[in-house]
Amino acid sequence: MQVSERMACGEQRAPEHAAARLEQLILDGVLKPGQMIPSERRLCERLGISRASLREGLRLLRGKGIIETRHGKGSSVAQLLPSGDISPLMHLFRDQPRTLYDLLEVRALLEGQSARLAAQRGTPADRVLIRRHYEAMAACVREYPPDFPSSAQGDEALPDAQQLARHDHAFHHAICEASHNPVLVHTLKGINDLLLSSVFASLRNLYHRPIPRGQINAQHTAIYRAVMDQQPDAAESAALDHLHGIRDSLRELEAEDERLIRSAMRLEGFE
Amino acid sequence: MQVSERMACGEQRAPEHAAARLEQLILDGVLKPGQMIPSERRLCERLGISRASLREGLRLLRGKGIIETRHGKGSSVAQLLPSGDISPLMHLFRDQPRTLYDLLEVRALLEGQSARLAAQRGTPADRVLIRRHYEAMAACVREYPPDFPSSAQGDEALPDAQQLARHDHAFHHAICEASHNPVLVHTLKGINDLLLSSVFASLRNLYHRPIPRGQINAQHTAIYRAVMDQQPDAAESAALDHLHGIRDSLRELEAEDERLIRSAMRLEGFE
DNA sequence: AAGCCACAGTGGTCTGACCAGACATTCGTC
DNA sequence: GACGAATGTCTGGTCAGACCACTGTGGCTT
Repeated sequence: MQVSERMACGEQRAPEHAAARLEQLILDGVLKPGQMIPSERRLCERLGISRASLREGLRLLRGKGIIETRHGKGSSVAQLLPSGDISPLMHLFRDQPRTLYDLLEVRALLEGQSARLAAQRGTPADRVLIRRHYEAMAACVREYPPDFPSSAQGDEALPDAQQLARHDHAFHHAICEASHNPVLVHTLKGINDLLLSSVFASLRNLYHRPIPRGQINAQHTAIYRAVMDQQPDAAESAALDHLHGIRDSLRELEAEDERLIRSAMRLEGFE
Repeated sequence: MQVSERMACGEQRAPEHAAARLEQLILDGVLKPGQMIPSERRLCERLGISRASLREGLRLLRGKGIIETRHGKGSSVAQLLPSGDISPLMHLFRDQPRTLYDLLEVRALLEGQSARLAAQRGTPADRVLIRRHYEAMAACVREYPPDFPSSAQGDEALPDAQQLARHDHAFHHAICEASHNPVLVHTLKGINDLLLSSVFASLRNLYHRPIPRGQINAQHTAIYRAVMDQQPDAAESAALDHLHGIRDSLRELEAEDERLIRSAMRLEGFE
């Protein structure tokens, strides 16, 4: 009975079908690297196939290195990003401060397109996620003491800044995923990892200064509204403004005190 | 009972063990390419495992392209081709045909920006290199027989097509390097590797058809002139036209005969 | 001789069961 | 009360047997 229905969806056998289904979930970002996937018994129930067929599909994915399985625990999506440590190019980028602006240039390009596509293709579900992250970020911003830059330093201020950075990152990521282009998501993630792990840490300093921070918040709002209102052109230009603003702020900061950046470059953090 | 005995041969589970056993038989020449392998029922009996486990092992081999199976007939050893190992991410992208267009979308974005920046920032030295590759490519195109698509097939036509593809690739690469953004070069290279190693192989078919090829040549010329004349806007739009043209041609081809692409996807090649 | 059809063999799938590892809970002892 | 052992329940790993769908063949009918 179950066979006749599945025959409609092409030549694919049940195991391949299941594997493809899971692959798609991974590409779409529903299942993220490191995350556990549902148990076999739950999965085969949800996919409407037997556990034997599902297991063949899982075996296929495991053979490709897409998932990892441990007896008694379950299966998880493998870390399949080559951004880890492979490329010697990464070291090169990290140690060359001048590539900071090259990174920002490419990131601006990708973020711009992300925002455009998100406004164009985003589903209601995407917008729910984007809204959630945006509001979390906004709430985090409001909690900052007005006299923040002078009131505290280092240990006290850091947790808030890092949390804000996380929300910031999640917001941009949600927009990128709303573009429904897994390749774009992956590429942008690679660029951001590069920025995050090294040079871009310096941007954390921007949060310690009142003026650029207000600017950044305003830009985030502009992106948010354009995406939610499904206005591709406005979304793209807002994203470009945002990234160009960051770049300009960084340039000013650099001109003002180059040593500040050079030291910050060695720290962790984000935006 | 069967488990305790197998535990002696390492961590290997039953399916992997069976797969390894068959691989060894193939490597030893006991099972030769094209030859039918014993039926599942016979095999699982001889290996002392259940049919379910054996089938997972066979599925593994099938995923690697080592064996081929046809419903009602049986399994046979595939014609083994020396293919390098590919990353999990590539498996993911390769097996999801829809990501072809996602890849092209991102590539269009990056190539567009490359061309723009090349026109904007390119030095005379860059232009010398671009010119060299463009002319090599043009010379290669002129050598094609006018009635090419019908005159030769496969073995005869392939060398020219691959050489043209190499020049094509070098031309685009030279333009990207003229952007003087190492990050852009690196990112675009990543995308192109992905396309080259898997899905994009199908595009080779475009060279076998007269109309799209002429279109592609004209687009290459447009990009070349805009970059050499240092006209950023024209360069970007020419590059975008080029990539969109490729995308559209591919869509038509796909609509025309989807099986052609699916089979070509398994071969090596470029543009 | 040509065409049809039943049959046997093959892969494809499902079902239900049991085994083994990992983990949280609970219970009993100290 | 604290700690360790027994227990229960989740997970993946495996098995046995059954049925379905496809393929090729050989004998049968026409």
